[in-house]
Amino acid sequence: MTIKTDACLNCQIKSNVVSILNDEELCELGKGCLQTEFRKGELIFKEGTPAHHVVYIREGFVKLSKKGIGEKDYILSIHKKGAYLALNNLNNQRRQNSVSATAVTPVKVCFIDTEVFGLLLKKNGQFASEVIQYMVGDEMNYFDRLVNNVQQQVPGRLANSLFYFRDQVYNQNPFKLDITKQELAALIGTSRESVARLLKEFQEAGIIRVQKNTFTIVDEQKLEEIQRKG
Amino acid sequence: MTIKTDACLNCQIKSNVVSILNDEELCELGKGCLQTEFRKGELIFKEGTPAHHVVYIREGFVKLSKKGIGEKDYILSIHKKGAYLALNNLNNQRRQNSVSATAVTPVKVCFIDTEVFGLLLKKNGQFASEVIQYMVGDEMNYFDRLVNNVQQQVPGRLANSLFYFRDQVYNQNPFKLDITKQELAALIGTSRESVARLLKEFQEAGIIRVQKNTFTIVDEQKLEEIQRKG
DNA sequence: ATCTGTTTGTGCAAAACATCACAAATTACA
DNA sequence: TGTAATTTGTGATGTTTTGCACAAACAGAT
Repeated sequence: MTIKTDACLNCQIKSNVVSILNDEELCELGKGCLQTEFRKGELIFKEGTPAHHVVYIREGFVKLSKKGIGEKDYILSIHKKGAYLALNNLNNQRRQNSVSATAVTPVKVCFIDTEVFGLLLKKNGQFASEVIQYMVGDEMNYFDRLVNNVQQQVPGRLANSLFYFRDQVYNQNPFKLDITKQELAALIGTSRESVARLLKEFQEAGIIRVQKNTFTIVDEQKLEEIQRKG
Repeated sequence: MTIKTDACLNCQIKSNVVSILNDEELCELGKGCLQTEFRKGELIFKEGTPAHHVVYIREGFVKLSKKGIGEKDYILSIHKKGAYLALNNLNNQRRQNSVSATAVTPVKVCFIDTEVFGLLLKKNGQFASEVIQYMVGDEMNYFDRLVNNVQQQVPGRLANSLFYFRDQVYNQNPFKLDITKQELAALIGTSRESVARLLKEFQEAGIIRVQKNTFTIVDEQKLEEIQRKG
């Protein structure tokens, strides 16, 4: 974990959201902003700990997870460059991380002080509006996936997750999964054994190809079928 | 379904969120605001239809649901007086209801035009900030429940839902459930038969008492136990 | 009050999944 | 490069949960 302080003003990888801000406001944001790097596997923030920051991903992939029954983790989502994490820490009541964030690749993030961020929101409605846009977009992403995970069975969920990685996370078809199959199981809420068996089935049916951690969706039709049937 | 137009300015049941607005702004809001009443069982808005409104619940209980596999609905949540629904319609990209809302009791709501609402957000950062506060609070409510539903087994989920109704929805202990047991099953993502069987078990174990649609949590300890064990 | 459609309870068989155990493969790192 | 720790695959077994069928209870409307 390496720390680097830098003004947001000169930041070359600004998010869309903050592109609304003028120089003065960017300077303000910069005062409450801290650039940090994490190695693969490092914990960025932990569920339950006090939280004074919103996190912006500049580079890399991050998983969000939550402790469940019997120390078993559930993985909520994988986020990439351009995502804001821990926005719920903007809540004045309960400033406590509700999830854990872990780097699944080398990662660069900005920690942005919630005070500073909150003040900017109040001052600049345009900015706040952009943040709201971002939030509702993000929420919709989550929602369908979570709902599907509740009411579909394991094969359907696995199909979902494969499309999720292709379309939402990596945006490419043969994609290299940055998480282990065990974590994939935690993402769809099942056991690693079930994942192993199903992936084998899918391969034998010619639906996907798996080499090491590289996945290829071959027969999109059939995978959609599985998704629909649950 | 009855329609009543009224200025938000004189509204006696304003939400916390809009308490920030001054008279001028309230008038503006009023222009894009329409009061409507629904009878029990009536559809307020439907998943997939175009959406130009945010909905505020003035009175009554509303369920949000989503079509799943094979016409089976999944119920996301029950909302009450003071809640905002369909905030994700503030998204400029995809103005389409992502869920259906149905009155489970007689209900009074305001339909607020998203244009008007959106302009106020941009103009008034304080207001936008309140809305963000509301959104993150709401999100946290959802989240834990959804996650638990994914990774717990049916008894645990049922326990969750009982606490959910007592603590989040009705805020009283013997509470009268406004939804059928079938819908309860849809809320925890299981079959109505499983719900029937488990409720019987819980009663026989002296954990709850069920008379008609009135539930009483008797042995909180044991119910928590079940919740923890999954 | 009666009729009709919906909701609910329950037994049984079948399906879906988890868990355990252990071996093989892969990865991390000294 | 070699060694230890982690991850992965697979069979056998047991539990959980669903789905079907049918009867009883209930609610709403005329």
